[in-house]
Amino acid sequence: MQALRTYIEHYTSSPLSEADFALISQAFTPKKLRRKQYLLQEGEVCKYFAFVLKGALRQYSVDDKGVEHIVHFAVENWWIGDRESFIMLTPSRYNIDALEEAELLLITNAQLQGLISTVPAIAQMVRELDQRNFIATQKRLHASIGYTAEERYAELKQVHPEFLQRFPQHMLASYLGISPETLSRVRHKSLRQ
Amino acid sequence: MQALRTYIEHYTSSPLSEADFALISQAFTPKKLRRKQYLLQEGEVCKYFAFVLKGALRQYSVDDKGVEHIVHFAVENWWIGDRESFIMLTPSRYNIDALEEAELLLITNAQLQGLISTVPAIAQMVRELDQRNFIATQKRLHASIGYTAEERYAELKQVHPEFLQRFPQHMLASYLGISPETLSRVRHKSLRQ
DNA sequence: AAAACTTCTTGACATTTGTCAAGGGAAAAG
DNA sequence: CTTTTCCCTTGACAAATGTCAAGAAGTTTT
Repeated sequence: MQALRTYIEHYTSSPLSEADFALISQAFTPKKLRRKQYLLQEGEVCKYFAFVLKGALRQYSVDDKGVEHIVHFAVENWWIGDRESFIMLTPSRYNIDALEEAELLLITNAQLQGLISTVPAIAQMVRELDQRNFIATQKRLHASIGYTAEERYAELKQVHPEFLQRFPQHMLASYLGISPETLSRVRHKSLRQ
Repeated sequence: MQALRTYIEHYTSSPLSEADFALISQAFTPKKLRRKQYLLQEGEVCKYFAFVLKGALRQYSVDDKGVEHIVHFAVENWWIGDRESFIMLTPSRYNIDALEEAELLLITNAQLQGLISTVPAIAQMVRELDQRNFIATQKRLHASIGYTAEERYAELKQVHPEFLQRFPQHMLASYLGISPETLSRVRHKSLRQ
């Protein structure tokens, strides 16, 4: 829970009052996940958004051919959840599961809306988070539209070098939107140059 | 200006007070653009976010080879601007220009932040807008990672059929991240099937 | 320790998409 | 009205990426 407090204060650049922190603490529910355990399965409504205290998760869809397409990874101090389903209460097209043992803090949309309206620091954090999120997603979109597989891998290596160590290559390939074989060849090629 | 009022009330599902509307009116500056006129050029800081009353604009980057990559179109009742540059005050990598004669309402970040803290309806609108925006961008990302050129065109046709009429094909191709020739062939193919 | 999975690599080949070049027709500019 | 520019299409070919199949380590499970 201390991790979350530090995280929020990081956004607001001023310490949280004890009263606010108490409100925040009450809103979140701790949850542990084992490796491969689902936080969300396709077809369910995403009832919780999760803050990651420990471990790693992925969000992905499965197409008609059974191929997984990873749209998001989350590690320590990241958030994960299907925004669309969370907000609109529609069934999700995504699965979210743990790649490693994970410890999470869960919050429902109702509780989050409550916090937003009672704790200004949270409102600000959510706004900034949304903005960063949007910028990051737009950058990825831009990359995936304008760059080759090789350039996208190079960008990933630069922006999230820790991912390369932490996740299996075929998942990075899925995240980049290329086949595992192509990624393997791109890496092989980049070693020589 | 009435269009903006209707637009905001659409989000908040309750009428704006005259006082609030007066505040909002003051914050925005009207601006007209001719066809091909820039609202933003690469290297500049994006000082204004624009609400489109009339006309159409595009946001795009230009790569080393001089190829344009369109990341966003905006028509009536849409917003356009480079969020990253607008928020962080960094030089933008994008250009924004008018595809048709356009009438806009401009707002600076300082003015927008002011409105957000004084007019709750605006705060809510911005929050919802950010969410929708994020969801839409994530969908596009998902499509561009997981689908073929053909499937992405089909999706565009379904989600924004008006774009197909309004924008030249080579710009739609750029928006989809494929070459104009490939789009031409995809369309030809889909006629027969 | 053995068995069963998972992960990564590599080769051969197929498919998709891009590039270059040319031409025709529509729209805008003069 | 004529000229110029823009836009779309098509063909031939090249490049990038995907698919399938096999095998070698490495991990996890039993």
